[in-house]
Amino acid sequence: MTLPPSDMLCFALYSATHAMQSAYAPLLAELGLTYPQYLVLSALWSSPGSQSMGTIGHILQLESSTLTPLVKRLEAMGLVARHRSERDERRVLVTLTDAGTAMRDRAAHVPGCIADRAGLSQSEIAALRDTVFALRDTLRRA
Amino acid sequence: MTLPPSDMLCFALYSATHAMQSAYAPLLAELGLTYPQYLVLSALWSSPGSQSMGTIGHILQLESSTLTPLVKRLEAMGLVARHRSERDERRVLVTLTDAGTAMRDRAAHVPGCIADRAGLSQSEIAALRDTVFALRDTLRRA
DNA sequence: GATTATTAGATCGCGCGCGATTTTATTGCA
DNA sequence: TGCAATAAAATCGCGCGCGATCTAATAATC
Repeated sequence: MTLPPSDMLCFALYSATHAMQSAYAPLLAELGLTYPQYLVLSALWSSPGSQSMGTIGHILQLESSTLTPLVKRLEAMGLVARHRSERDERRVLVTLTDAGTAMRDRAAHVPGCIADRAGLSQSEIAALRDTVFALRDTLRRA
Repeated sequence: MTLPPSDMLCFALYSATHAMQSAYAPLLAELGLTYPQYLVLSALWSSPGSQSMGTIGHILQLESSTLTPLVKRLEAMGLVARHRSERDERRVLVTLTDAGTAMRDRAAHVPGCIADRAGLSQSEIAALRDTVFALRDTLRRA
């Protein structure tokens, strides 16, 4: 029961993810961002105030071993600030700087550019997104 | 026009791909393989004889900078052999060793295990796979 | 209140994954 | 034939992404 890559759902997801990141790359490169960095900023833009490393990791499903250096790079770029929570000294809270907040407007055109390239209607995109999220959650739970 | 990750199709693909690799990881680890290594072997198992680095890269949509070290690791494990084409000395042909061929049987249970965990019917899997491949190809072409 | 268990991040090692560049071989063209 | 253009792999640098491990802080248990 061995299949060629062209028949494998996992490979479809794998190569589509890379194609998607290739589509984002030139747009984000103009802003000096990588795709994972853009995801972290998207999480921060979506909720007011600061968020802990743990919360961001939960949203993006990334381990601290991935997230810590990623956020440190954003900090080095001056887009976010990191500081210890006073209520719980274990937690590190991440806050957008002014430059990080301003980046939201500078990146505002990106989702539209990608949607155009995907060649799908809004409802098709939403349906596919929900199906893929459901598969992800089933795999994570099982 | 900024969305939270939970509303982004790209993030659905991104996190589902990682969830899929997490599902494969323990099964492949028993065989001493990583997921990309398994993909290369799947490509080789699906076609008799040897295949060039370029052909494998085309099938898996990977650059030579990714594929060369990956295949060298498979060679170091004794699963494949690499040799220059005689007709065209630029080409490197990759051939399964006996151990590489035998790995196909040892990994035969893997696709079924993943399909079970995905919780989708065969037709649902096929439909999603084709939709995702179509999206990928649109993104690559645009 | 002291000891143990749990939790949050950080660190380390390793394998991708790619863009940019380099090397070597083949092809095209005058 | 000779020389530029193209093509195939390999190499290098950098940023993920994770499992395993470590450290420090809080929570739980006695």
